[in-house]
Amino acid sequence: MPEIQAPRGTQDILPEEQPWWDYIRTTAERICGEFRYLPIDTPLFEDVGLFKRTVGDVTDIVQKEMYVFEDRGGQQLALRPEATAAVCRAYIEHGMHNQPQPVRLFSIAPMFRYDRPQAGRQRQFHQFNVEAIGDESASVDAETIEILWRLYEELGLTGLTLHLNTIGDSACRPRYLEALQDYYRDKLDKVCDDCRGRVERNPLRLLDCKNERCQPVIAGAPAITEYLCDECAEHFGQLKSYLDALGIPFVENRTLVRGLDYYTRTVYEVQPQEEGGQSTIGGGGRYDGLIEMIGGKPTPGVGFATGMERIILNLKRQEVPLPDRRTLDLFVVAQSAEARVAAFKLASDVRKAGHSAVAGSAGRSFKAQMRHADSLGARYAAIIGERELSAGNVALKRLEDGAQEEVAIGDVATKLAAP
RNA sequence: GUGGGCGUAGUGUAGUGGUUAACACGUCAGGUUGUGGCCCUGAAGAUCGCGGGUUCAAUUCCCGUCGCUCACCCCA
Repeated sequence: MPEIQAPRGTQDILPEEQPWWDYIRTTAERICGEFRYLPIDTPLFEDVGLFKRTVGDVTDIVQKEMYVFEDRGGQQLALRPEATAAVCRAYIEHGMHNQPQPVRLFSIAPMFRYDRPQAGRQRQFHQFNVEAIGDESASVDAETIEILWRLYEELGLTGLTLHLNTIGDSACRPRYLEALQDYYRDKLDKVCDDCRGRVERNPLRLLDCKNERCQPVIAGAPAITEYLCDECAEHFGQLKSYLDALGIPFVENRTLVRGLDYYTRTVYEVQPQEEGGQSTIGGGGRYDGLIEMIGGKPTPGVGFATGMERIILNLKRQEVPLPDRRTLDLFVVAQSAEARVAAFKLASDVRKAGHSAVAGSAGRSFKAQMRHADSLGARYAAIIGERELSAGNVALKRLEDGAQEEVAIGDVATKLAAP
């Protein structure tokens, strides 16, 4: 082990891993293009208040997972733990309410949370993030869910379940939370320590407690659906019919809540079949109050985030084949010292013609260069020796079957283009 | 933040309280005259994660620490 290594919970994404990233990125960008979502990048760090106000002061993300630091000017900053708040900040800051609504945005970017790393969870991780800001209709909720669903589908992931729920809004949720608290107050002896604290602090989270002993209590708890105001109930109903129309299957899950405070109405998560704690690969929902929390005019929004590393984990688990691999068209072998310059120049010319080419390293033997060509997986080897050099030719060898022919040095690029 | 498993060359592994820590893959070099894959030979490459302790002696035993990993938790 070297003395200095990558910080805990971070990783180098090596060349052999890159095709996975490339695959997801290009697929996501293509789909976003179809839906006319435009790319946006925001800073890696923000004023710490942005996240405290939106994500929520009592959430784990803010309380114990945020990378907070003070810069030399005394400003309290935080490495962003999630994307939505920052995108909304940018929406306000750049007056995007003057654009046609909703403003449709996406990004693929690293996030930071100080957490114990394990499978599918690291301290620096990457999210594909989609936001539609400025439209409260349920069709926009459905549209973002469709993007997420299309992504998984086109990547080739199977066996996914979309869990859907609504958590009401500021009109109806308080009434529900009261009912929930009342229900729990005389059952404090039957629930776990965490839940005892949650009753007063964050009652919604009572519903998704995983503790075994809390399950019977959760099962008997009042359902939000009984308390929704007409608008929220209608919104939820509309969303479901949009999803039905799109043929996107979902499971209503009334215990689904999310760990960020800014959500209103729609919340959802996507789970793969494989069991395990870190199973959620994507999730999102509506956040109609968020922009107001950070000083903007009341503006609705919806969006989701999906974890790049978790997608890759599942692609590998499901043995989804990657499209094509990176190839090398030509390896140029210089048989003699005199041929090196010509070989080097040939590689350069071939590249300018749009092919990939590598010139054999000077000082290596002929045989070593041939071996190198083979191990790099080159399609062709161009051999330049005394004879070829004086004739202005190369010996062009197709490595797959060994077929070889003399080709004028200027014709190599066109030969490579031919099948 | 809590608990379990692990930590030996670039990678995957073996091994032992006591001389030069083993094997495979990979890398590099060779296998004579201008040709890769297979095969053969050779070389380089490990302060046995780090620190402390026990011991005449520790890579091997103990403790701590860091890291990896799995679960809890949290979430993407």
